[in-house]
Amino acid sequence: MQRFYLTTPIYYINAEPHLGHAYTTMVADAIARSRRLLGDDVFFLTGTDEHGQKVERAAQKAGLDPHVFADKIAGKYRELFKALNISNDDFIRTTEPRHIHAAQAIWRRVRDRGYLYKAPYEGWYCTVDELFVPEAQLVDGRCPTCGTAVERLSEQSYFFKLSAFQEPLLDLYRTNPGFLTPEIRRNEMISFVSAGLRDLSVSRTSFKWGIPVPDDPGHVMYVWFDALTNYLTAVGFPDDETRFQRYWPADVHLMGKEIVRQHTVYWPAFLMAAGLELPRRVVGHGWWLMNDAKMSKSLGNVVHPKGYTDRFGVDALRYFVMREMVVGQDASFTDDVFLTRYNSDLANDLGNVVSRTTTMIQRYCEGIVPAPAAPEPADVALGQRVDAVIASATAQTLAFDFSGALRDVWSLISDLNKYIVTREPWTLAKNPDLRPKLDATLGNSADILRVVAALIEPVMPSTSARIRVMLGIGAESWVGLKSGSIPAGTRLGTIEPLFPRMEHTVEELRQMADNQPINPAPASEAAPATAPTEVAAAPAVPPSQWPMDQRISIDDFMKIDLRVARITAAERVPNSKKLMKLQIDLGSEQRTLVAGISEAYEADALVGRHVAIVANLKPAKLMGIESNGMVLAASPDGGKPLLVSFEAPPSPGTRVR
RNA sequence: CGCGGGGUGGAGCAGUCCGGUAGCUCGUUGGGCUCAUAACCCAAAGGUCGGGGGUUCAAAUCCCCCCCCCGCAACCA
Repeated sequence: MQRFYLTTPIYYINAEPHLGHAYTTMVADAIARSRRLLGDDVFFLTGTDEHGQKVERAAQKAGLDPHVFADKIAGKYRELFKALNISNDDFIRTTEPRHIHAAQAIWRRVRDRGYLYKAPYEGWYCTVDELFVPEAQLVDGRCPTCGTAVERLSEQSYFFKLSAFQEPLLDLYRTNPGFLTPEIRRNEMISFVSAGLRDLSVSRTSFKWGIPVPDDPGHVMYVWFDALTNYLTAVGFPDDETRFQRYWPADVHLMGKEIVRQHTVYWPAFLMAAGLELPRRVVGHGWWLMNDAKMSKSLGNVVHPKGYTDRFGVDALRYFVMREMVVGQDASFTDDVFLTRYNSDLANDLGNVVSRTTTMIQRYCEGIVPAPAAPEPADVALGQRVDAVIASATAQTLAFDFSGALRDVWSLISDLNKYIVTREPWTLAKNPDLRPKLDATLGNSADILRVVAALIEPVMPSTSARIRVMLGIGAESWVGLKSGSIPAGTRLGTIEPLFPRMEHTVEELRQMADNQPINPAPASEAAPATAPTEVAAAPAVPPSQWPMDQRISIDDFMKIDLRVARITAAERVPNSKKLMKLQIDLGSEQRTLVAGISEAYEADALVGRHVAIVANLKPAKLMGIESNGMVLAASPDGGKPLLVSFEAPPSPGTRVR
């Protein structure tokens, strides 16, 4: 029996779970289930990452003790995973004593082996991403990735000698190409590491919500040092030697591509420094794009899994994401594609073929499943086909190509439909002499359904079980799975539609998805403790939906000094894609101003034009040019800006209201 | 020369590593069947595989050049 240790990342509890978290976990679950079907000794770990300044602050704002806050959000993840039928063997939380103990143990180990040192650290720190942002990358004093204002931090910090591991890491990638997949991520990491590694600051004194650094109580561990260690904690590090020996190193760390670096640079380096074995494989999957845009709260296009599982069942969601996304690539989640897949693959193909087969067995065979048989060459060929699909679908599943595996299974379903139509059991049933052929046909059909149930089990465990109940058979492993071996003479269970057709229009669907709370939260559950920053920032909120209490007064509006300006000169900013440098006439004064309109307008065509500008905006430097004001333009999503203009040219400097 | 991804019938994609009949799903049109969830089956229409050049008996696939689209960042005050 082979052991198989599989992890998802532990999810950071600053936000409520969405499709991204759900996806990673569903894929991991399918992997875990497939290994169990082979008889492996599987340990499947997921959990939550609960330390860090951001959590500390969010808890504060919610008026909660960080522990209570953490319990709450961790509970939401647990709930979601339960709803998604996730078969994890453990759910770790970084605030648990076992983890604090393990993180401190590995800290000591790394320290005692000489890979930690103390030094002053000063820099710009982004509390959202939990990292220092190099000065050069700041965007107007804001974090380039998340846009939050950074803070100046200066403190004593422990540093991890990451720089010592540049060559060992490159060796690892080169000698063990399977360590990181897909290949594109591997190439990225090779170039990242080749560019040089700087030592990593791994402790903080600026906040308290973290694991105390051993023997230096003023410091808490930097979140990644703390978080990554969870993979060791869960398998018994450092005290349970036997268990640790059994499961470490991990066979697969699965995650989204955004945290591949932490898992393939920091993590192996930490482990090398501690003298521990490295994980065997890191897999970075792609992102779900929502209507072709990255999911984000400010765009308001976050997919909440619950809406879909409630309406269509867990397995419909599991099927959709596994079928639609090739692990490693990005994929698009759209309601009409979801609906099409549901109706065509699940209702019309799988659901319907189960329905027609069982109905005929009920009607023509008194509900007793006949033995499979091969009276004709076509039956033999079909059996061979089934065995071929078993071979390819299981192989693809084990290679994490769920999409390919499902494609294969569905082609088998299609073959079964063809087989049934060719044999016409309803015609055979009219002639008692053809009874053996009828029995063979329905027996073979039932046998294929049995195989389908087995092959889809990792992805659709409850559908698999429901098919088996209908066929009156039990679960079976993948070991020795082959065609023609359905037990004869079993009695059908209750026949029920697996996936009723959904005739909802896409619009209805979208509404359902938007109004996410299907089961309103009980009153006892206080307001969700999400970070409160997202509320106002959203230009994507439909204007009609601005809550009254967030609307501004006329006085607020009057603070903005809008003026008519005449463009007197325009030139593109060299080396810039979007920026146009404009000289404008405001009547009483001339100004220089920079606008991001080069993609839509030619410089020459702008001269002489009258535009509306914000005249009392603080100056800002763009590509080294000081801009004194902002030109108003419509900014369609993904489209080019359109300048606001006037019916007739007003005189420059006129107030706009 | 910023990094990356992509351009294949109406839509979405596979095939590209390792050249050899251009494939899948949805959609469209026509037909068949009546066991089944108006499902299923068959057939048809529809592609100069972004463009040009090269290598080769043979190029969607390999090499060179170019064009276009999409993310991200630099720069949308």
